[in-house]
Amino acid sequence: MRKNQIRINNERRILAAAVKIFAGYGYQGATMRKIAEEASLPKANLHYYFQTKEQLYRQVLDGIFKDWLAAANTFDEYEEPVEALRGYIETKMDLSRKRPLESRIWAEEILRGAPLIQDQLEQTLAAWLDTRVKRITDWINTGTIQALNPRILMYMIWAVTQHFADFESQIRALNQQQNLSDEQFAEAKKQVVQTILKGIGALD
Amino acid sequence: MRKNQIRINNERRILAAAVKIFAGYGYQGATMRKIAEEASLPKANLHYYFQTKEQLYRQVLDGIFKDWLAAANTFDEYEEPVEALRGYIETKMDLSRKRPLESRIWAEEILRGAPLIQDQLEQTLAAWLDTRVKRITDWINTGTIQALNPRILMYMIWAVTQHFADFESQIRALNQQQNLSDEQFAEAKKQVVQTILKGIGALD
DNA sequence: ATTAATCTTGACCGTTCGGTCAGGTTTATT
DNA sequence: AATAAACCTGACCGAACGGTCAAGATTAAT
Repeated sequence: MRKNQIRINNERRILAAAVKIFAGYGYQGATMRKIAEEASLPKANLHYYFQTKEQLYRQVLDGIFKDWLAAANTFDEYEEPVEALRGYIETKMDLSRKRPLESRIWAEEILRGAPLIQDQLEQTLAAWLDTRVKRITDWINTGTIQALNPRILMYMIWAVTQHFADFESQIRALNQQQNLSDEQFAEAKKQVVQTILKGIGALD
Repeated sequence: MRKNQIRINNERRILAAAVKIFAGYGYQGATMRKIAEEASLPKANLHYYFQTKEQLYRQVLDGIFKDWLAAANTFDEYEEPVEALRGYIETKMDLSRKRPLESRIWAEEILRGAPLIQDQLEQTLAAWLDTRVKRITDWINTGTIQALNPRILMYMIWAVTQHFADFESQIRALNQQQNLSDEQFAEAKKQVVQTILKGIGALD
């Protein structure tokens, strides 16, 4: 039973507007009026497709989480730590570059204590992390990388890669008020990969 | 001309309450009513000491920035990269552990595009960073650490150290719903130092 | 003891918020 | 062509927001 095209189009428009406004103002700072204006629709129309602000926000979060999981799967494309971690870090960096708004919405949700996504964190994300911890542990046991706590390694990767989206305004202020150019970002990506891989003894 | 003791006490109480509420709800989500309740004072009394919500928020941010600068100076306590960076990273980690609320307020401000602290970032923070970039460049030129972009190194350090405060709720969800114990945090601190120092070729 | 300065507070105000709804319009179905 | 379903929207609502204010209470200065 496929949805009507009108519904598909309008839901997409509203969700796109919601991403911009939620990212720019935060959940509380975002208003249905601003989102409606951004989507060029009357406010009452938003409530026709999404009953409440919280429901709209939840759908935005769901979309972000799906993107995140898709990117996360690149972790499994290679067997060896150098290739697997390089691929994962680069994918996460690219995601930060291409979808900074989504990263910021996610970050704010975590910052506020993850009131709406706690279940997803404790279940889906925790399960995802557990299996990757096992893979990293195997690498350690075979001596491919040095002994370390795999969870802390993952936290470091998440922290660094997402920082380029979440703290973009700070980086811009420290870069002559200019966002990182493509060349600068490519350099950052390369250095992040290099530092982490070398830092865990996977290089040299 | 010292201030009256009543004023000193009440300003301190209000600022402490404001830190809690701003960290927990964000700037827009925080209300003067909640802050007043947290401080056990009538709302009108808050406006007697701080004329507007924005002024109160600015003073909170100023306090955080001062703490940040104080911690930042540990970067200069040692001559050699291993000691200087280890000291700085450990100080930043300790700050995340002891003052997570302040870290989150700062993070949210940056996330929202740093509307109130852009000047401080572009001036004070940029100047601080410039001088440290020079020091790191010296280390590179003398071959003490490998060639890299010093700014990106600093971004990585900030990202990782602050992550333990800003993403505390995510880490807790991935740690059997328990905050990191002192032992776990000590392990994380050690591993962060080790990975970064080794990653830039300052160890081995 | 008197005066001035500072502090305290309940009640109130205009504005904006998320959300509702009735009634009209457009689109899909037969 | 007729009916049903889906869509659209201006006007409106109660609640909560930041902020104000006048009048009283307390503290400091003389």
